[in-house]
Amino acid sequence: MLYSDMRIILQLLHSHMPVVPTDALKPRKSPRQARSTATVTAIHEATIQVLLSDGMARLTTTRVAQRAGVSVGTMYQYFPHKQALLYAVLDQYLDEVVVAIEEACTRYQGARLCEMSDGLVNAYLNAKLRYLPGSLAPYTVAADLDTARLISDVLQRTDRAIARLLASVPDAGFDDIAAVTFAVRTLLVGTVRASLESDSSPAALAMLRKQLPLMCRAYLVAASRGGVA
Amino acid sequence: MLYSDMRIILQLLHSHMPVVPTDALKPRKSPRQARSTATVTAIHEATIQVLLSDGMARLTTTRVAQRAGVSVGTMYQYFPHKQALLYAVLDQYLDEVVVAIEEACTRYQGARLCEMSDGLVNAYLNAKLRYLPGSLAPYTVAADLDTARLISDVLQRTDRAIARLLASVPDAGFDDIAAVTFAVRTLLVGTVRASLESDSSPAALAMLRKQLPLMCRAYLVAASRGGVA
DNA sequence: ACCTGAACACCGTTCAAGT
DNA sequence: ACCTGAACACCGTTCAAGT
Repeated sequence: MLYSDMRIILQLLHSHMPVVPTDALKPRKSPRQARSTATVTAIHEATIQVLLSDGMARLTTTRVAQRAGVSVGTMYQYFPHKQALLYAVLDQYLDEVVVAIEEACTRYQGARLCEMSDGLVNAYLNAKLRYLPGSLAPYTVAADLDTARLISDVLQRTDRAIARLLASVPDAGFDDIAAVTFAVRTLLVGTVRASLESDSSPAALAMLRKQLPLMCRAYLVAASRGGVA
Repeated sequence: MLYSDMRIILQLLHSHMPVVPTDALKPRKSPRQARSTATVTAIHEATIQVLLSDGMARLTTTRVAQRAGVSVGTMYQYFPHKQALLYAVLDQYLDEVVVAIEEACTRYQGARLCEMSDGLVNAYLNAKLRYLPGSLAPYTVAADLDTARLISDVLQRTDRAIARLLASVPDAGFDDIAAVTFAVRTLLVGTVRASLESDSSPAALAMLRKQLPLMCRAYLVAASRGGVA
């Protein structure tokens, strides 16, 4: 088959991709007693441990259960399937990052263009690298899940915060705030990921920390109506 | 290398993320007769078909073999494991994209900053979107493989082409070409991926096509020594 | 030289039986 | 309520037997 045929096939079968509806990824039932609450957190932490020590490819349900000190059956009482384990971990991680972005956007509300650009970039970099410097674990986890809804929620919150920040800049105005918001968010998320995946050495991180603020500032200045005052 | 050696290596590598050494991902043996050449291409194309019609999660070895019209045993004669199937598909796809970048870098050799920036960005966008507009298939494939070496090779070729292009710009100079090359490459790869993953609708693609050239140009102007002549 | 497909090992998931 | 772990279905991989 030629690659040119792939487009048609792709469009015809576009709806096949989501394997598991997002709703089904949440914990199966809420714990009602102290004992089971401890079980749930133990499973949650065991997932993180196995993920970091053994890697995504060797993360099996029995291994997580063993690490958590429970049987597989117990695990399935609270998490409907393996994906739910990972979903919970990713959910928590993404929330931390989004909160960091929202806080930065609030802190730099009304700040001048260059200052707020650097503040936003550094806040994102710090959040991404705080606990897992150079770790690709979140990306490998996300790749195995149907994260459409989760990611969509996260991006909506992020975009709302960034748009409000951009609108508050005193020394610049933007004709199309939605487009600039999209560009800035894509720039942050994309470059950090691409950078980490290609090379997560300290030297590469240093490059990223130096060049990304430059990229963001330069773009914002170029995109602002009539340049910076 | 004998396959029995690989199994030992696999078990020795028990403690780290890369599950399979990249060398082992290539086809197991070269076909010596016309019949088996046809078999290999049939398997290769069947992998693409199953990937696009059923998605990564439902791509099984038996399904690919069935689609290719051969038995599983035959498949394993040419591809040492499932990952090798996907590796071959990804390898071909990435090569197409890299060639497109290299061609663009040659074409815009000696062109002025803005012209060459736009040329490079558009060449990358066209290559990524030519056959699979908005498709995430390459990313989902890559996520399941140990692609360290493959990606490393691709990035090396890309960086060499971009660095040569940057050095040839007549109306601007760069103090640290390596850093700017890293930044431009990361910007291209990262933003396109992040954009596609968040929203692959025509509207989002249009935004990307408009904002990415702006980002790249603005960054290059800002990074050039003493500004554009 | 190339192909076949039953057999094996392993993993995700369930459920009857326990406290 | 909560937990257990043998049992089941499915998938990646192999190998003795075929042409």
